[in-house]
Amino acid sequence: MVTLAEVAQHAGVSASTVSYVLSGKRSISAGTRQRVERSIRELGYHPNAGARALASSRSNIIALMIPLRTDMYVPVMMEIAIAVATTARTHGYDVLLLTGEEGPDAVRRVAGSGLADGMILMDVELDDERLPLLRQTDQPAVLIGLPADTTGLTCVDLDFKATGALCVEHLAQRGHRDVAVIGEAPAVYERHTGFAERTLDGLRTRARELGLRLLHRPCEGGYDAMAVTLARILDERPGTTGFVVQNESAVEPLLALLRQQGRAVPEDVSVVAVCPEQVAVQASVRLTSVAIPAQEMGRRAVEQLVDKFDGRGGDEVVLLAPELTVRASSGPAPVREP
Amino acid sequence: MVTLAEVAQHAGVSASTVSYVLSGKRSISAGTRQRVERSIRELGYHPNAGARALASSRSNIIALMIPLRTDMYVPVMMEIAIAVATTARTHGYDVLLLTGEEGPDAVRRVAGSGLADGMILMDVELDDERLPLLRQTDQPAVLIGLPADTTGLTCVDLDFKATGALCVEHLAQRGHRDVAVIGEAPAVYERHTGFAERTLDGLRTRARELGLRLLHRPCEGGYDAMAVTLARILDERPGTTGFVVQNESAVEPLLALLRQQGRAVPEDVSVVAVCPEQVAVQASVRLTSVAIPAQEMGRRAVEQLVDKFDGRGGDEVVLLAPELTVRASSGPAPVREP
DNA sequence: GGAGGCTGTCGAAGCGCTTCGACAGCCTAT
DNA sequence: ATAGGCTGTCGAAGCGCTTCGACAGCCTCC
Repeated sequence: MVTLAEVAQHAGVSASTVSYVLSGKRSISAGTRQRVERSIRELGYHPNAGARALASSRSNIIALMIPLRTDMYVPVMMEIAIAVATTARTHGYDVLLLTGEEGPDAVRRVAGSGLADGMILMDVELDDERLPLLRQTDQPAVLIGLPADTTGLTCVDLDFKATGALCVEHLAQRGHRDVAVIGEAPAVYERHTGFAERTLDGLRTRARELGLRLLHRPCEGGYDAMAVTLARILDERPGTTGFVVQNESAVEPLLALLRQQGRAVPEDVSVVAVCPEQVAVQASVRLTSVAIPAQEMGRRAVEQLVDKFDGRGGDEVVLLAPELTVRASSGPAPVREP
Repeated sequence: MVTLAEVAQHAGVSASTVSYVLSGKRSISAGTRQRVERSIRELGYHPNAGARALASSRSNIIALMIPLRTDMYVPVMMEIAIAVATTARTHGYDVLLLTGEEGPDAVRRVAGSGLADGMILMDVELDDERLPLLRQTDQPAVLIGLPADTTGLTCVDLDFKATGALCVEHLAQRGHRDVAVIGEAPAVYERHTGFAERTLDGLRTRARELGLRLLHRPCEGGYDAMAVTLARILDERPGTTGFVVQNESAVEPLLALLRQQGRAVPEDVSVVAVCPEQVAVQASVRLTSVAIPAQEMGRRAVEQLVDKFDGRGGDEVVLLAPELTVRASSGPAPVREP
């Protein structure tokens, strides 16, 4: 293992000079710099991460806490995680992957050990038990998601309330009066995951304003669960012509079931989904949808965090504006039979 | 930030004693141990990761390289990643998330900087460019996947060749003579990803042995691509009654298309999938499938790596035996019209 | 009753890096 | 010509931990 000292000797300078060449924190003459850089290359030197962290109290690592449950919005999580990792690298950081399993203890451990310089939390609940700790340790952190109380916190998220409103508006504009919402799995609501409740809030508020009738039903993913849920909905509100689907693993089952029942999309019923772009495009009917900008969220979270490290920017809540893309799954409501 | 020295002072012992209490590398009297442990708790002490890494040359971190592309087998990747992270924690390790983006440089960087004690590589290609480096730096590593040349490497993977054979056998047993394979996207084969080719190998070899006619077609995920692929297959081999699907994002489209064309599953055609359990169960027809044991793979990879750290176990290739679960999507071949 | 062996604890020497203060040498302004 | 200010480099002091050798005290065994 090559050390700083060896590079210094090879280049005929002192260790501190090499360090300054690396960090750029003091001016170095062009000649010296070149000699040092050459030695670094020739010896294949890589600074030792531990020594660096110890001396500088900075690990250049960002911790990312992802939810343990793999039962929902997996592609979104993955996309965020990858965006976080790649963005972090462009800023010189690596990413430490923590699963929700440890819960609040992970926050304590990371903050206490200096393992990471800061953390990004995903899957934040409205009243998340990690938040008190976060505030108390004043560990730099960014949340992806929105808790009930955001004071002293930095958050990045899609504006799910506006997303809900947008879906309703789209259907209302096309003349739909009876809309059903296929929500996330019941467990998601029980955990008070912010995005689910905020979407619902947006849907309901706007539906009321526009005079639509709205029926919300949570739904596990998969074909069987969707079949049950759909049957119940159509039983209760036979006149339903608009669907808003939030659970991406319910999308394809819903389309299949509608087809099976002879309800054509978009002629008889319209479907609007809240899902990643890819799901919308690859579905059996190209879906009118509000995209979940997973990459953008991951990227922004890292940038906010890096800004904090550098003393720039304070606590802030960034809500990304939703965008609805019209595709083949939505159209005008069928003319009502008198 | 509480330090070892402070704990030592608080407990009235020397720093080294505290260190030995923590590591258990020397015997400590019960009384002393208790006093130290109490001080640790009371002061809320967490060892500093950097200092520890520097002094011991062990970071207690495992690097996990995941593929950058999010276009394929996402749930599998995610499940593996989470299994790796949780298993690693039970062994006292944290996981550093590296994306494929950096390529071989990441190997160099991690090995050179002592950032991680070892690494787990996913999405290994048959002739992966990271392998020479791995052998050369003799960084402890475990591959999830199987390259062409495994000398000096430790690998964990599903036995995809046996998987392919198993699928063919299942269909052959039920009297199917013409089988079509819906493969992964063309790009996957172009990159010479091991698992895709090995599955194909297994399929072909066994089909030849059993006298089946086998048609293999790569296929992008999604409905449109599947429609084109299916049309071509049925055009070329109208008598096809058995399908093996490897690309999980082609599963649901295939089922929808078959339904649409009036081909009943499993009465007219049988479908066998290679996919995670969850996909098989949630599909619109419960799928006969060979499960991809993602969790098991992640867990095993970590355990192999930890064994290496501790000087146990050498290079080894662990191939997990595939298991085929019969569900509702496969049955006897229809009686041929004379 | 002394040799020898354990057990439990301590002190000190680093691990490889960053960073602070010092200062040599030179340039500019008086 | 001299004071003062830059620039570029160096030496040394840690950062918080692990680990090695030393050794005090005690027990055991002939």
